[in-house]
Amino acid sequence: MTDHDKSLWQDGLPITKLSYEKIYEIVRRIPKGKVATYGQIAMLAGNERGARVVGNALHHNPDGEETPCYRVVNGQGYPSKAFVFGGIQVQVERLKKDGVEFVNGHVDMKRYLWNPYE
DNA sequence: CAGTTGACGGCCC
DNA sequence: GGGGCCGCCAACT
Repeated sequence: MTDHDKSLWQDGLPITKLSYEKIYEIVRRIPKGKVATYGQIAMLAGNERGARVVGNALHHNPDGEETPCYRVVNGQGYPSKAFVFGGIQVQVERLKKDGVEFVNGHVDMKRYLWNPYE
């Protein structure tokens, strides 16, 4: 975070230039047994409107072990259809292995959404 | 330098 | 709940 980043504002919202590296850094903080949303990652990275950029970053994720991108789902708790490491089924299995439960094909967000401030 | 491209999200039927 | 539209933004042509 540079001083220049902090000075950027738009429509009353503080925005930070997103970068794939910054996004990976946040994703690596998601604890086992929890999930985060794209918008949430974007917000933590400093630009709550950058959800789409988060998706792009994870799509280019170079390492599925170091960066647990399978712990990121959309705002409704559904896993991404274009998960690169084996597809949506693999993503679901890895989450279940983490202890995350699914209801009607989506994550029970009330119970498993990561709270980065706790 | 001007498009294009999405692992998105909010809003509106 | 579900589908369509549109605004969003960094990376890549």
